[in-house]
Amino acid sequence: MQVITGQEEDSGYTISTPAGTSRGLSAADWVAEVRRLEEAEAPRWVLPSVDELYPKLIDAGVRLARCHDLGLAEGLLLAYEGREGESRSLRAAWARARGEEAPDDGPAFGEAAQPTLFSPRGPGLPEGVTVADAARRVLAEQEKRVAAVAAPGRMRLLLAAESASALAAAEMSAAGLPWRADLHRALLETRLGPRVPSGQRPKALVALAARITDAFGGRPVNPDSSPSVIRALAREGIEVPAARKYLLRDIDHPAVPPLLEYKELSRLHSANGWAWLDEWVTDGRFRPHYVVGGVVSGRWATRGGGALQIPKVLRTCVRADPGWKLVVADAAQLEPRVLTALSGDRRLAEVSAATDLYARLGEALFSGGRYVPPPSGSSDDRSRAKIAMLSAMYGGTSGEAGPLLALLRQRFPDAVSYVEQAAAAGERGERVRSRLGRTSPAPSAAWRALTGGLADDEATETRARRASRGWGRFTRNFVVQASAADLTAVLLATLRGRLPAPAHLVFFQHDEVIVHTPAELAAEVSALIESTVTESAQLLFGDACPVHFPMQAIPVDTYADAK
DNA sequence: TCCCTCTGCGCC
DNA sequence: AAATGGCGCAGAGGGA
Repeated sequence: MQVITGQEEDSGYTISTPAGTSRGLSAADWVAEVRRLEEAEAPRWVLPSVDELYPKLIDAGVRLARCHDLGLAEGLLLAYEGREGESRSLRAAWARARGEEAPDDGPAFGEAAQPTLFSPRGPGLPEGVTVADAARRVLAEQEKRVAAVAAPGRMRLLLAAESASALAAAEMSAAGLPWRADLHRALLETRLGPRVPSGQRPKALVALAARITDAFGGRPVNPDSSPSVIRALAREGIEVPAARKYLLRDIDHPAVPPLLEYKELSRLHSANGWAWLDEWVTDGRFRPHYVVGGVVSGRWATRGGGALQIPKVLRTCVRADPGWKLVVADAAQLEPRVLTALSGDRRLAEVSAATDLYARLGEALFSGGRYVPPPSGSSDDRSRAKIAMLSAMYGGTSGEAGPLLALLRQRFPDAVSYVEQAAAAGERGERVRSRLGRTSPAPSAAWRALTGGLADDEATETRARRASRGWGRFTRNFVVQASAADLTAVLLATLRGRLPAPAHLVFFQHDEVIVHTPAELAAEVSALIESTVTESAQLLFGDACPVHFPMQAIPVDTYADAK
């Protein structure tokens, strides 16, 4: 059974089942009715926006098993159809479904993501049109549009996985990542000194700034200001184009060591200091807000808290509750494996049998001994193999990448030509798609103007060429990154339905999940994750796909122990 | 004062 | 000759 629910602009909530529609429900009545229906029938819920509605249900203790998120589906379908600039609001989708011109009332794809992309609020539906009516109409239209794509089965899988991912995201935000604020505070105090009011430099930073100034002969230098650092070095006869860490590292000057230490500690203070703790950690949990599909490639983004960049030094603060474990599972070298599966490169599939793909690839590429690395080149076969593969996926050509990529192309032509065709399509301004149908956006009008015409001078020609190559690098990477996002969406969707209660997902980041589980279930959870990734890959690439997708799940007490 | 861009760095 | 993809966030600094 299918049940539509949503929030009407001022008149409360609505629930529409085949038996009839209830409107104007209070929040409490709505929650009760959703709970009743979920327990009785576990229907497929159709929601304008999981992100907007589901947290309220979770707060009330209600979990939904299955749903269809109209807004996420609308975004994916619009992108597929090459209309990603159009609004994804319910009102706009409803208008389009009726063949009317849609109001331009929402953020376009790729623009700053608003908290809700598919809110029934904002410019609302016309008088007399209910959320249920509009949702039903949009859903029917979406089903038609799915049937019209080249591979409808894959698109259906994508929409289901994306919707379930949205449920998982809301559940993870609600549960939160176990975070020991006491350990975090102790770490800050050890490294920075006692807490200071915001806007002030902690003791350790004050001392380092003084050492930096001394090393520059007593003339004040602000280590927070790159122009100031660059000028100070120039006065010492050292020319640097920027004050970046990797540029400073090799400079022999007494100011450099304290400068590097300052940068590291200053980062800790400003990005994950006391203010961060105050804002993001409550009751021993870090609760970021995930934005499902917030990145054009389908990767997730987060809003606030920088959840996708938890620094390594702070992972020791991520600890399981007493009697519980964190099962940390990381898909090893996900993107090269996805490329292997996408391209059907059989020889690379053999390489993928190894858990350490790059090590095996190194053997495959260099065992003949014919490759002569340049003097300044990478140190060993494994790192050379990694550079070759990353260059294929990112379009890199600097340093050693060119010859290494040539070697990779020679040995694994199917895999390399797959990304090179995607790059060529991008250079022509065409769109590319992921395995399940996520579609790259069209390049901007400015890009078309620059690359489309005949250049009348060399400088323009060069700019056009550069823009074209740049977009090619984007589409080259898109096919891999977006297909990896397909795979992890299916993985999350499957996993959330299978975890043995009370084990639950608490974190997801690109190719990594963390499950918080009672210790006695940790082994079961680990095995479940490992088998689920294999199944998810089969759903994407077919049962006969020979590519191995290892996902080692490790039960630990602290995240820091996972690697 | 506010707003914007740039720089730099954390993560995958 | 060289050009690697995707993000979020904070602080500096410039312009309005």
